[in-house]
Order: sequence, then C-alpha cells, then structure tokens
Amino acid sequence: MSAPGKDLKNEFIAAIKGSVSRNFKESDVAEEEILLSLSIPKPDNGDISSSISFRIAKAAKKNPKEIAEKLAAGAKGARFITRIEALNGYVNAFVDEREYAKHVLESIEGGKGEYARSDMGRGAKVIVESPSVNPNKPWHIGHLRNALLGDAISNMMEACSFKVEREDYIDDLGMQVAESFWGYMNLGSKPDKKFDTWLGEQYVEVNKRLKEKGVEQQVKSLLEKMEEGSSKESNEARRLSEECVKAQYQTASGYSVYHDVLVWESDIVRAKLLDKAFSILLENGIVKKETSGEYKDCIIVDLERIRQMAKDFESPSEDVKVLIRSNGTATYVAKDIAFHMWKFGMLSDTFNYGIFIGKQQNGKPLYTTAQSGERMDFANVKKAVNVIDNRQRYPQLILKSMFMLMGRKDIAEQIMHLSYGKVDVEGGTLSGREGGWMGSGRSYTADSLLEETERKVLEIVKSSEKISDKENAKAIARSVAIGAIKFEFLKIAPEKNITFSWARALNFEGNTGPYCMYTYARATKILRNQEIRKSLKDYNGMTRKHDFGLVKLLGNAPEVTEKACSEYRTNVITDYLIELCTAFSRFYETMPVLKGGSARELRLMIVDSTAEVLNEMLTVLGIATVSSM
RNA sequence: GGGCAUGUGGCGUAACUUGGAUAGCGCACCUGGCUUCGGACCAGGGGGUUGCGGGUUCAAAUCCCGUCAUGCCCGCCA
Repeated sequence: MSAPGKDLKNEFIAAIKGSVSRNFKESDVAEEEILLSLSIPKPDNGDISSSISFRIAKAAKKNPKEIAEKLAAGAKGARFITRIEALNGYVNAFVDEREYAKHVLESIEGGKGEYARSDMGRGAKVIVESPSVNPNKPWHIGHLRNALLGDAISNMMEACSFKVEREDYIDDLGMQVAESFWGYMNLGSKPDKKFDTWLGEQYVEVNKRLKEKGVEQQVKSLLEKMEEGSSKESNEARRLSEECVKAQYQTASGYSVYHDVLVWESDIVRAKLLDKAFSILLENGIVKKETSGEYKDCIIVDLERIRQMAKDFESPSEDVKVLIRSNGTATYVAKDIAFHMWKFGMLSDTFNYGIFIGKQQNGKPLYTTAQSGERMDFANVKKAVNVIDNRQRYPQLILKSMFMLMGRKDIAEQIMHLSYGKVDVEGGTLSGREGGWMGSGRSYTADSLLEETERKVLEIVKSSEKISDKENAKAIARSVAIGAIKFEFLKIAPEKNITFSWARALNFEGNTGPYCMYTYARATKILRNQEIRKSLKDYNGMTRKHDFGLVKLLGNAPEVTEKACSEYRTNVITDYLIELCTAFSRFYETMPVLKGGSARELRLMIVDSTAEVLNEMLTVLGIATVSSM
C-alpha cells in the first residue's frame, strides 16, 4: 500500500539524520525523535518542517539557530526534496511539486479504490460491540451516536485491515424489558405505530405507575419468570423483544448501519456462559465464594488485588465487588466478564445461531444467537472494542482488571472501552424511562431526526436550479440527510458531551457533511464525459498555487485513516475532509480545469483523485456520495 | 469523601496522547464575488490574556502542582 505522505516524511527524516551524523556526531538522534519533531509550516516557509535543532541544541548547549543552519546546509533530499533551509531554528524542506504530485496521483490511481487504507491491522480479528440498546424502545439520538460511532469505527478498522465482526448485545432480561412487558400485558394498548416507538411509550407509562401499589412487585416477579427460560412468560417476552429489535433495525437500516450478529442475554443464560466462566474463575482463585459475614453466599472479587494490578484504578468506597449475588443472580459486571471470555475464545463452543434478517441492504445476513440452530464461527477475536458511554468506565475497568488477575494481560490490553459522552437536548435529558426522548414537539428519536432532516434537504433540492435530476430528488435527499447527521455526530470528539440542537442539525453550510458531499458532486460534474489520462506524463502544469496544496493533502489520506483508527477518533477523518474540501473549493475557484490549457490533463487528474479520496474517506464514515445534489 | 471527563472569541468546535513559528475551522455579524467547470461555494474583515493561580522549559492550549465550575461514576438496583 502506498502512502506518499509517509514517503515524503521518511525522505526528510533520512536527510536530517544524514546531516546530524555528518555534522553532530556526538548527538545521536533517533528517527523516531525526528518524526515527532515534524510539522507543516506556513506555505512560504516550506512544505515540511522539523524542530529537531532545539533538541540537539539543548543537549549540546548551543544556539538552535546555528544548529539549524548547519543541519540545513548539510542535508540533502533525494526524490522529492529540492531545497532545505533554516529559519528561526527550524529546518524547512521544499518539495519538487511535479515529482511529488506524480507520486501522489499515481498512488491514488494505482490504489484502485483502496488508496486511503492501511495494512496496520494485519488481518487480526476484532469484535466491535454497539449500540446495545435495550429492546423495549426506539433508538433516540443518544443511541444513534453510539451506533454511528460503532459503525464508523468498524469501517475505520476495516480500512486498516482488521477483520471486523459487528456485534450487538441485546439485554432482553433486564428490568426495562420486564416493565415494557408488564405494560404490554396490563395497559390494554394495542400497537398503532412503529413497534419500538409504541413499546417505548408503554415503558414510559409503566414507569409512571411503578409507584402504584403492587406494580413494582408484579414487574419483578415477571422478570424472574422471564429468567427461568422455559416459561410461557420467557418465550413471550423474547418474542416481544424480537419484534422491537426488528423495528430498531429498520432504523439502523435507514441509516445504513449494519451488523453481523446479535447476542441475546437470554441465550447467554441458556448457554450457561456464566457457569462455565465462573467455574474457571473459582478454580483459579480469581474470585471466591463467601461462606460467612456480610457477603455470605456471594461470589466476590477482592478490589485490593485489582487496585494493585491497575494503577489508574480509582479507589471505590468498598473493598470487594459482588459478582454473583447471594440469591445466585449475576451482576452486570459478572455477565460482562463471562461474555468477554467468550469473545476471546476462552470458553468452549457455546451458542447456536439462526438468521435474524435474511439480507440487510449491504447484502449480508444478520445472524442471531438462538435456542436452536447452527454452530458458527463467531468471536474468538484478538481485540474487542466496546462502544459504551462514559458512565460505564468503572465497570469496564473492573472487566479489564479481571483479565489481569487471570494472568491474561494480553487480553486486558486488547479490551478497548470506546467511551463517549452523553447526548442531551436543549433544556432536558434523553431519559428513556421518563420519556425525554419523546420531546414536546418534535421527538428525539433517530427516526424523526432522519425524517426532519430529509424534509429540510428535500426543500433545498427542490428549489435548486442546478439539479437536473429531479426524479431522484427523494433518494438524493435521503443520502444527503444521512450524510448531514452522521457528519454532525462524528465530527465531535467522542469524549465530549453533546447538546443536540435542531438549528445546528438542520444547517448544511460550513463544516458539515453536505458541504463535503457537495464538493464531491462538483468534482464529479467536471469529470462527466471527460477522459482521464491514466498514465499522465506531463506534470509541467503543476504550480505552487492552490493545486499543490490540494495534492499534498491528498498524499496524506492513508496516514489520516491510520491515525483515526489507532486513536479511535472519528473526528480525525472529518477534520481532514473539511480541510480537503476547502482546498478543493479554493482550487476549483482559482484554477480552471476544462479551460486549463496545457494543464488541463493534469488538473483533470487532480479532480479525479480528489473525488476518489473524498469518496473513500466519506465511505469510511458510512456516508455514501451522490453525484448530483 | 474518593475518582473520571470536560472548560478554547456571542454560539459550536480543532489542535492536548507526541510542547514548537502569528491558537485552525464553522455558525452568527460586516464587505465583496455568479454572461466563464454547480453560490450547500469563494475572497476579505471584526471578534481570543485557551476557566483561574503558580511551576518546569529556549518555547506551554498542550507537561506538573494547586484551585474553581459543570457533568458523570463509586449498590447484592438494572
């Protein structure tokens, strides 16, 4: 895989390294150190820059400016770098724009739709868990953030050569489902709308009645029956949950979010995952069963041992964590421990699988754990990414630490909690229980967000004079709306809380998905009916004006994907896209392509390459491009 | 009480992991640009003591200490 930006860096590093060893024999700087010293200077100062002289100056107790001058004088470029200068202590390199442009454009051309990728993951199998919404209500915009993050992270990891399994954990044995189930049986309402929305409304209604006499007790006993597995109630509850998940997956499908497998809590219970896991843990003394005292009959883990294992482990007020309660039921963390032992292949063959959705719109089926069905080859991974909000930091930390206690540091290090901030709405929260997602006017479900956005986009599409493609207006509006929403969530760093605003969501100007999509549409419009010279020989039309700035950015795409992936930060890609689109727009305004004279072929090639990179990067975010909008 | 996250022009944000040249971008505001490849655009302008106080350093939004504010977590609940 070709990464021109990296090639350029390496050439510069080699040039500096060579100069250091010739001029400053006593100060041996590592290539890694030079790499960290690199930055992009203002265009006037050069194309790539290093601040390494400051470091050398410190060790040698000399003036950094002099060091830089000596370094620059003694450094020689090879293929791309023509000139190396010192300025204010920095060492700046200037690149031969024709030679480098040739390398970048040929790399993109040769990449055949896989240019902006990396082989970082080396085919390692990873399981990404998201969004794990309780199966008793519709996705609201908070769940949507999770789903979009999970989807984009999965795409990013795939682009970096990981083998990704997209898994969704369905807790159909929770209090929430029990409450909705109770409502279903006792409130006398019949489904008159999308099932998940209706069920969510039952849930809100039940929650209001929980204070009435006996209701809470009834719900609890209902949950107990559900957990028995073979009862009439458990079958009925599972059926209800499945219907709800089917509805939720209509939402997912609307956003082009897909999964490979659903894992149901009731199937985990049925497969006796807990028993298998805890017999191993008890055998090895990782956890112990208390026979007396405060925690009599509980299975606990000593938190002091965890504290010693994990330095950043916060000190909880208690000294032990109960994993299995005295009545034999498991806590959330206990379930997660067993589940992760399964993910990493530590438990023998367990689940049966069936098909939940025969064919998703990506062409693949969605499998599900099931009471009876086939054995399949899920899990057994090298890495697990859990997209879970930041409130679960503590239990996730215990989870990791448990593997440390098992002597499986290798696994502990490969459990990544992708912790993200919560989504609020102006003047309120999105509580599922209290119905905050229902809103007062427009609701905050993922469905209505898409609907509203699509409506607004459609208005714009219809009033646009430039679009000839009016028959496809609806399809275009749908794509643009999805792009707008996804970009809006993914451009915010995951750890930040978001306060949702309709005004921002329905703005399509500036740093937005539609801007990027629009840029792509303009690029492809130029290319329409044009022949792109695949093996362009003449790079003489290359200038240092707005064309080279654009080409340099194009050269960085593979590194951007890699950085985004290794940091689990989707905003690395959105930032790059904005930068790229801005550079292209500038190029578009100032450098005529079709009337470009002798530079025409070259500029066509630049436009073609930009469209290619835009398409690849947007695809990684889960955003499909349109050629007219 | 302990811990975690966040704090950057009126609003929303990037850069913080790995210190580097004048803190980047968008919205809103002001000025200009469509007979020329699509104005969901471009060019220009005003607006910032990066919460506050110390420290380290040639160099701090970035690292360290303290402090304030906001949100969250610390149940045999789920």
